[in-house]
Amino acid sequence: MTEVVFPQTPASFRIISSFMIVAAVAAASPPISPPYLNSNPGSFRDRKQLLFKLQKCKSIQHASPIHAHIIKNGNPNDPFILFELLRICSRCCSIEYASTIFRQTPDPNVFLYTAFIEVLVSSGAYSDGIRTYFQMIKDFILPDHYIIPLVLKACGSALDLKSGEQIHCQVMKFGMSSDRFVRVKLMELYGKCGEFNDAKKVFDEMPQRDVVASTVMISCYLDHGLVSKAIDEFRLVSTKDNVCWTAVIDGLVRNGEMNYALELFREMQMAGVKPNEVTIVCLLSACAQLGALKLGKWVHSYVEKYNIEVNHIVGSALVNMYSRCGDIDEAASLFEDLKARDVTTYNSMIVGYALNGKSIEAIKIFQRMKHEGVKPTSITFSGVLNACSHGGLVDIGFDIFESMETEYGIERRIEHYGCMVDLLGRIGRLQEAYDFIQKGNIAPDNIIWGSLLSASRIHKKFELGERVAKILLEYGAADSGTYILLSNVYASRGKFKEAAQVRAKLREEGVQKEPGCSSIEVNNEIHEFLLGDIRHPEREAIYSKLKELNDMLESEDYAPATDVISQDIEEHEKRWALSIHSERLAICYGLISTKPCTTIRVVKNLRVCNDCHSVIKLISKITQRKIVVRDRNRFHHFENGVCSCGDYW
DNA sequence: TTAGGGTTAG
Repeated sequence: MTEVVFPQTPASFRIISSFMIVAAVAAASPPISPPYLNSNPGSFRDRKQLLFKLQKCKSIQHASPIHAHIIKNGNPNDPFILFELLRICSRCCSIEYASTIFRQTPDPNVFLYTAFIEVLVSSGAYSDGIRTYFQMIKDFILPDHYIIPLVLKACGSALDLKSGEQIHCQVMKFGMSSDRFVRVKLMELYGKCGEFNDAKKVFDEMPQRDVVASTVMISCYLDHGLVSKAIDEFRLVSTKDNVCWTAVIDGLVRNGEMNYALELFREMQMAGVKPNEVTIVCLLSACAQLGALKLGKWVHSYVEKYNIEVNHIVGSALVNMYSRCGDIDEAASLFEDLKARDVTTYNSMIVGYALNGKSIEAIKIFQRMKHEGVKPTSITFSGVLNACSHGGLVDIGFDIFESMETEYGIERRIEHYGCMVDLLGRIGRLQEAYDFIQKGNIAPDNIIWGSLLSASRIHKKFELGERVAKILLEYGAADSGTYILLSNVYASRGKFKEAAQVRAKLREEGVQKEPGCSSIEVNNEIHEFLLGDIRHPEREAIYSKLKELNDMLESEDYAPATDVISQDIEEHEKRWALSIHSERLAICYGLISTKPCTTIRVVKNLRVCNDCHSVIKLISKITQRKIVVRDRNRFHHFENGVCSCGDYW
């Protein structure tokens, strides 16, 4: 290791010593000896060489011996050298090292302010970045075209509209309004703060629009759900590059416009624009949300064919796509083959196993992650506790729940408490679940109470169910799903009047009931079905198949669970109301439009009801088809009359 | 001699 020798001059000692400490600490591992220590100190050639070496540094460890050498032999306050050092800090998000350098710089110029603010902004310390900028103004240093966009970016990220507006005034005062970079960041600031009119005004006043500015404007709209405005703007862009295409595809996915996003991807290819890895991640996210396995596989083959780098983000997106499309074996095999794995990749795999009811596998991955020294996050625990819940693994679940704070120092959040309530509820330990909620350190929300309500209904503990229901109503925080559950609890006990009252309350309070919707991918297209949907072009064949199945179910000794229908209507009407649930229509379409023996995959936005669950089990037996249904909470793999969830979901 | 913009997973 380079020996650190402190200089003899007392006046320079204070500054140099603090640099030396930081440099020495950072240099501790691994030791790298600069090969130029014997060169002539302070010469022009030496300085140029130093700057060149610093520009190539990728870590503080590499830079600190050079820094130590500069302090010992050269001029430690050389602004060009300091600038390069701060740039390295920026690349490594090292605020501490950068702050020491900046604090000790006697009169930082605008370049050094820029470089230091860049370190702060790239590390997410936006407010510190903004404060530093205003300090610079206070010190009578004029801002330039570089520092303004940077600090505007900080204002946008911190949603600090007030500071942003102040800087906008300075932009006008200093005559920087025509700068493209400044304008783009002003738009971004206003867009992020929801001030579309101001963003649009800046955009419209641009002397020449370019693709970058248009992309920002489009993203502003899409971030706030203004899809048609975004598309209008997108159509006006004459030369769209892959970032612009990706931004609009991603925005459509985020706004739930999946088919539209896929349509635009096709259009992008027709236009001859090659997607990058960000485009791929957005597409995989769309496929995962849709449960579109074939399309997802196609995107995967595209990645392989065009050698798109499978970094840890693309890797996680692929694992996520396969597991959310119900092909957990492919997800696992891909996970094993990945070259780059980080906490996110592990999380995707754990959450995937949990969703697919593979509890033991999820726990094994969690243990492997620990063994490999990857630090878990809050999401890791949501996944692994969920897996414990799905597998009825109470003791392991409680051990992991306890270890979150004691072993990992991760705060337990409401979703983790929810998993524990679900875990106890699932195996029928309802009173314990109730006590757990009561004595917990968090305020339970409607999801937690809803989970207990659902468990009460499944285990036929109606008294507890009613007690929980009353708590939910008192809170006044029940969502539509909770109201439906509550209404179902009453209906199950034959209390139709109360069930009707709950539904009336739901309407009175204007709680929007999310309509049940199921989708199925056939021939690379997503077909959606609502309750009793008759919009599909092949509706006649679908309903004919439904009738045929209903007749076959009669001979299977099937008793419809009409108790889930809370309306006081005739029995045959209840039977009909159940048989036209969206998932059954989607399955019927799958049966008539796919080859015999192939797996049918359906995605539903809500939980599958009891009756559909029983019926789908029977359909899998009658038709000898594997049927995979992803509902709001998890996967159900139906095969030969049995479901992987063990009839608890 | 010092530098800069838009799109990513759970």
